[in-house]
Amino acid sequence: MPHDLPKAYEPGAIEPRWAEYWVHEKLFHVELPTDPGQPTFTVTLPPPNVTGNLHMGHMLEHTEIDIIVRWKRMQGLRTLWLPGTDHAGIATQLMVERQLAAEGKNRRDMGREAFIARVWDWKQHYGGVILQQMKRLGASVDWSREYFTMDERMSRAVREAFVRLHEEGLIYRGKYIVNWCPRCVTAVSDLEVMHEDTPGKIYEIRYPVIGSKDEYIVVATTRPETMLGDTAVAVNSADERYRHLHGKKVLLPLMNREIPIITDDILANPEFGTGAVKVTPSHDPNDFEAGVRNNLPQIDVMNEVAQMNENAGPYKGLDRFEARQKVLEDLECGGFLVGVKDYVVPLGKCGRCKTIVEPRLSTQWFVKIQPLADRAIEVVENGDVKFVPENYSKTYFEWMRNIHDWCISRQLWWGHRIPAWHCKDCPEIMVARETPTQCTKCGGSHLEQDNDVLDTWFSSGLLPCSALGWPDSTPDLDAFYPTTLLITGFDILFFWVARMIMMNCHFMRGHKQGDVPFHNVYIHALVRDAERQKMSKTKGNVMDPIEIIEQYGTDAVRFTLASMAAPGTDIAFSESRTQSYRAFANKIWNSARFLFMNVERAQESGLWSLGDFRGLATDFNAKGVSGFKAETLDDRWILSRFNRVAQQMNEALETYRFHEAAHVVYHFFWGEYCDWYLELIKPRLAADDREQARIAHRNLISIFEGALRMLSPFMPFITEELWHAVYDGKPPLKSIALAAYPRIDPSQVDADAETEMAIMQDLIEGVRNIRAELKIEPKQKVAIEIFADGDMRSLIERNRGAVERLANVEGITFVDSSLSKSAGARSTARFDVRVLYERKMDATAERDRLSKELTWLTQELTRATAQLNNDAFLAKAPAHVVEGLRKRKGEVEMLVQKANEALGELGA
RNA sequence: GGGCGGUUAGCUCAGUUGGUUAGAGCGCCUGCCUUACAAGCAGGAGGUCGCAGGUUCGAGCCCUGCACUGCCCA
Repeated sequence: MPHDLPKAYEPGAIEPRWAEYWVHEKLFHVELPTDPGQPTFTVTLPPPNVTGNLHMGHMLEHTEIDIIVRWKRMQGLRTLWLPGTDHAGIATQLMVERQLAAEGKNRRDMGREAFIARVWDWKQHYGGVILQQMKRLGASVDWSREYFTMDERMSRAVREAFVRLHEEGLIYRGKYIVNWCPRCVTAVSDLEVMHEDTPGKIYEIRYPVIGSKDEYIVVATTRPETMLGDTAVAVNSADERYRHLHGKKVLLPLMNREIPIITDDILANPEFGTGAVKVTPSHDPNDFEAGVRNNLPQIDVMNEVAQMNENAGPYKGLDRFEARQKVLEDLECGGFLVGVKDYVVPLGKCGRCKTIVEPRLSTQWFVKIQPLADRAIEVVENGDVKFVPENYSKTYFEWMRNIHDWCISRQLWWGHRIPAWHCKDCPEIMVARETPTQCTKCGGSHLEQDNDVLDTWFSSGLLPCSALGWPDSTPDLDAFYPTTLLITGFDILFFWVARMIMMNCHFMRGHKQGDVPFHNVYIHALVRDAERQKMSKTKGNVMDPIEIIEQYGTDAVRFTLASMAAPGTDIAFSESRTQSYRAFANKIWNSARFLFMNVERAQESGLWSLGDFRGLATDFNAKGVSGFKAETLDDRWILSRFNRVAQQMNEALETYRFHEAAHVVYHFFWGEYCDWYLELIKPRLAADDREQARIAHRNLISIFEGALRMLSPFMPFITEELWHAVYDGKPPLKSIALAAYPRIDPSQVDADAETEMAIMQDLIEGVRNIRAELKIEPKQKVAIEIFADGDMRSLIERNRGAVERLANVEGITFVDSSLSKSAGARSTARFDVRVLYERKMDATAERDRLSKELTWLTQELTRATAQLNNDAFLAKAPAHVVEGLRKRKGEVEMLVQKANEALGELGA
């Protein structure tokens, strides 16, 4: 492989190539285990809607999953990331209906079959955009296992689940109040209703009491049009104001219907309003319950699109809001309207189309949820399923413990049709796995399948077991169930996560590896814009990840998201961060250019060949760095740092601290490897001593190659490209993604080297600082004097070259007395250093600097002294803290003295 | 109404069980095209950790109250 890399990193030139390579080579296809001992790691992709396009939320989710999955794979686990898409009932149907509307058609004219065929058509053409985009992003999923929730086998799972639940008495059909969207013309679940506090009015209406002159009961309502369906007025039995009216009736205004005054202590609260409430069993869930308790008739006054029906008398045909106006006018005319007040109404809107939902009495299918919820609570309580951040378990419990039966039928065409058949000859309804031909009750053959389809979440709730082959006992199910981890957003915690736990625990009960669908749930954050605003189409602040990627490269975008992904904190996506991570990629790129430049030179002179390099990439039991010979302080230091960083990476990823891992690897690569190690090793690469030069080359490559592996889960593209180059195009594995993730070798950690290196860095930075203040030309070499004790002296002696090179120094002299009084000097606790230069420092600036430092040091000294004189501190604080403070106090005392001397010299 | 979270540098955010000098990126200022990198290098400025109390030898971190702010549920 040619190593003449372009000077600037061009992600666009390499990313599509690798993305394609990974898919083409089936790199992430997982074979079934032959060795049952090998641990598996399985993640289900939250299936994107077929209707969707990739947005920043997906990008974050997929980045996080991919990082974890790549990391686990590199740790040698049998790692499966299972992709698929969701048929998304309402959303998809809407999409196709819109398309039809543009052609002047509608689904009712087409008929059900033709419409569904059309949706499939649409799905083939436009569906799965997100999965295509995921390929471009390099998501390391197993494409051979891709599913679609309407696939034949997934449909079979859905049907099986429905029938079983029905057999167990956990699915029932009945007429209840449900949330109804008059625009979508279907029931929607509680979760799909968005509550919004909206300024509105509350109307007070008086209902004349029959058989009593001038007596009224005043009721209040925010929805006056529903009074047309009132079948009672309720008061609290303890309410003295109405005691004399018990058993009497009122005349419902406008409808002139006599309705009873009933006592219902649940519905009527004496503290609230007049204490009397109208009861409309067909249009309010609480009234519905009251109606059942009190045997009231149910009068439905609206049709399926929320227009008034024949039960609404003269209001028939009006839309519900027109009817409201008309009812109010008529009440006013009749003198029934006694008050109108401002009121904040918690309006429920359809989550899909924002239409105000209508509580509607209708026949629907329900899941009796409590038995499923009980187990779902238990598995989180006992830790079989853990949430991160842990706080979400609280939210989960809260919802689970107040759960309502789940309305699973939808009046849509696109979805899993309910496997129930109605006999036309008798009232029998048959629920069956296979389409029945005969009524089991009357023997009739006029059967019609239920018109409704299932809530989309009913099928996705079966994931992951259904995606692994349930209800069959497949090898996949054996090998990969329960899955290990789920990474998803909090917005579908109830919709999906909770339901997966309930349904999987139910159907997988008794599974040899446990019933829960996954053991860990990591809830990721929301991606906001740079101003912390939620991204939304209406605000126009949505960012297209693909556009950003084209601009900065996938790796940079991934790294941006990872570096900001602190658990539990929303991400304010800022492009300036992405820019800086593109710069990071460029830095890596150029450090590679430097390396290859040297390697090529070495190859030409026969000193070294890339073919000789064999790292630890294929050894999953290896620790630390191989082929590394720590000759010098910088060798010992970088080796130690590499090992520590490897450990930090593994620890951070283990707890989903993506931001920390990103920061650690960034700092290591740029701030340590590039800024220091690379600079320090330069002379050794060109050393006359061929053996030394060879070692330097090998060390450099070893660290670089290891660092690539360390970084790879975050930046898979650039690391893949450079890793292949490191092996001269003949890598030991098809991909860095299959190589081993670095692990700490404690024997390669060298605390002394790290301390010594820190001192050398201090010294070099000190000299650079003085040079800057003396405004010495960067190219100008200077001589320095150093005052230090014997150990320090010998350390500096040994690393004299580093100081000379990195601080541009020529000539180091050791002196026997403090330099604090000298001009152009810096004092630290370990050494004084002085730059010999004729130009004077800016005395005023120097004085300012020193006074500031002195103030600060004096404060610290006062604090430290007070603490060390405090017996309680000495008695209670741990020894290492006391010892540390004592040592620090000594240093500060010395620094104070030196600063004072320097100030004195300046003539303060 | 119930519940959860946030408030740390100009901006966006870290800060793991309380412990010696609170960090990063961007932005800002100064100087450099130093043969890997100007998407770079070197140096620098910038914070009474929302406010008020409390616990503790010790608080950005624990407790109480307040202010502002975001989200979820009903």
